[in-house]
Amino acid sequence: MKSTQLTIKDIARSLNVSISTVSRALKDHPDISQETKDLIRNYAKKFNYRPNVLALNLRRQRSYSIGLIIPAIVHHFFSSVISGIEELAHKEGYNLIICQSNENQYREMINLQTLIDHRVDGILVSLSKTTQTYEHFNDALASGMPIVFFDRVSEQLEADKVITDDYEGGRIATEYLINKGCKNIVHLAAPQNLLIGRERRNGYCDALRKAGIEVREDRILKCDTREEVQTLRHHILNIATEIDGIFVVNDSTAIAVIQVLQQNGFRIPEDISVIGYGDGPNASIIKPELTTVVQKGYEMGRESVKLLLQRLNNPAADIDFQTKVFKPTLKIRQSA
Amino acid sequence: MKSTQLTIKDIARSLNVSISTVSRALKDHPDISQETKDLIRNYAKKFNYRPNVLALNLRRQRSYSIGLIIPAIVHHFFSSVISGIEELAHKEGYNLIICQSNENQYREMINLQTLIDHRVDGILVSLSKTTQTYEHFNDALASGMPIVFFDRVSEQLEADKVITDDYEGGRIATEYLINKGCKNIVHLAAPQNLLIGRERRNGYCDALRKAGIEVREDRILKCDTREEVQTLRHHILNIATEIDGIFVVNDSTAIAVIQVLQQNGFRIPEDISVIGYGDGPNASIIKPELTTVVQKGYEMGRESVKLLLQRLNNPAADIDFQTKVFKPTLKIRQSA
DNA sequence: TATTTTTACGGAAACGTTTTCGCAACCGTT
DNA sequence: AACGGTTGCGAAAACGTTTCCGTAAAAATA
Repeated sequence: MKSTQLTIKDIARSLNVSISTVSRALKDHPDISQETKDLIRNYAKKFNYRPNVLALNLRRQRSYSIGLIIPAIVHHFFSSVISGIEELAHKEGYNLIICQSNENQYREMINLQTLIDHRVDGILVSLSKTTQTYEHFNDALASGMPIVFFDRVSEQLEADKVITDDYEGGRIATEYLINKGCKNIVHLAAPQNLLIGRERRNGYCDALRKAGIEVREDRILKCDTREEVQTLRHHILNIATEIDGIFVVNDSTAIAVIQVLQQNGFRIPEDISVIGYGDGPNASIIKPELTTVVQKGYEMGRESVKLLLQRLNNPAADIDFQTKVFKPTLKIRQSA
Repeated sequence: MKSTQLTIKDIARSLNVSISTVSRALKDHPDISQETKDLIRNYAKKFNYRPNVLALNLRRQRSYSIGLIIPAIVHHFFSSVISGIEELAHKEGYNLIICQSNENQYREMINLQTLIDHRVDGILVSLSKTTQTYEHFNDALASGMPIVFFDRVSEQLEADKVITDDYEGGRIATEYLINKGCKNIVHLAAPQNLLIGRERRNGYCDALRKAGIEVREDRILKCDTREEVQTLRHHILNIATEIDGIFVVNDSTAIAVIQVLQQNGFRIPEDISVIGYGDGPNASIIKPELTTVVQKGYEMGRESVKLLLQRLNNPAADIDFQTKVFKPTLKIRQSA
């Protein structure tokens, strides 16, 4: 926009009225007569006046935008969350500033500072895998910045949260395997500093115990990416002969495992049943189609914005922190 | 941020210097003595002074942010583009405001206006499928807003562009099928108002002609989503017996086609070879693994930002519009 | 007619910066 | 002793709004 935009001041000068009159006319203030209003509004429309948001933001000391810190955009779950967030945020007149942490705590801290500097009205966060300390967020919260955490949250943070009941997810997946007759079930787990990692694991463990099956530490492997499946390839194949079920912490890892097993002559689900987590589009592409825990990204995104909006619209602020929990369900296909 | 932030004015008052001195000290202006600088900077650091970006933006009449209008976030190609954009933009000190058009021209126009209102420094756009007129963009361009179009572009827009050579993509895919011995090749095409739709189709047609194969209009179907595959299911199965190859405009549609064909007893690639477009993660999950044209989303995102930055850093602005073309390659797997 | 109330508008401060201009005080030269 | 240059800082305008306060004229009331 080189050709400098029309301002309220220009209109005032052209129409021989004061700046305040123009401002009020445009917002339909009762103090202005109908004819003056018409005059000004017609002029504004004719010359396509658009208020300068930069000035507005400074004036009202807020930006009408919300920030998002997300580990990585290129994962179906996260991109569907973003989609839900964008949808509702824009509808409510906020725009969205996106930062990705790339699973890096330092980047996450930079992102947070950037967003604060930009005076976003609120922030949505899903924690990075490497985040071990939470002071940065606690400081921001203490200073009054509304923050809603979603999916990857921490108990060390008192704030609004939107999660799926990951314990339940781990439990129903494992119970399903048990009911199918599996006795030796491996869990490929997320890092245990992540609450979702611990919860899913706990759900898995409790389901085993409840069924009277011993929980063996050597049946729980930290493995939550395709790459790690390759790294652990030999180990996985070694134990493959002794097991009959695997509960994997996400779909793409589950798919990688299935592929490795199939390449080595194991039949899914006849020899080994596999359950994933997420229910992304890949789940129905792999053969056998993947049985998996469904996680509603789009809805979680919307719900996060809703919670945030609730704070923004009630700056009175003594509402208790809320945690919105989505109940996971099992999408049964063929792999288990 | 309720507890109102420290300002330059506060510092000035506390230290008994003028506002201008504080401002200059913080930016290391030579007019200020070293001791005054130290005094002020230490104070600023101690009390964690952070410049108010809202005020800065108003002052410099720009927002140091770039806007993105994208048809949908939840597609692997687009989300990888976003990832590339975010990466470079943040590194260069810009932040990213994301709007999705949901393949809707009206939404696209609203998005554009929003971004202009926010005085973004530049805009990145991939056109929606339904966009038929381009005045909104041409107006913005005429007013001096730097815009870079990527992937989904139009010849009716004179601006910087980042594309893959889609004609070439269509050509190499089709030629590969021909070389494999296919004689009856169907093309599942994107909407023809999209340049990428026409280009891929033209590449397909020319490859056929060059091989002396007749181009038949009834062998070209508008079909570029999973849903459309279901709609056209019967038609596809009807012609399936007469054909031996399909060139599909994107991966997910290709995968849907493969699934439909397989369910009805056709063997891929023995009976019918299939080639997709995009090379997303799904391509190596489907069995047979999908042969497909690779499209580098992340790199295209980065390149778009580069082009935009080039404009922003040379507001002199008489650089000719550039079009950066990525050469597509064929990733050969099993489906063809 | 005199007084109060209402109507319709203008002036100016404020939001937090940057930057132009001006000006003392000091320095070194002649 | 007078002059020109430098050093170090402050005042104030500007960016485009909103809004508090004030006020003249018109209308309503007494």
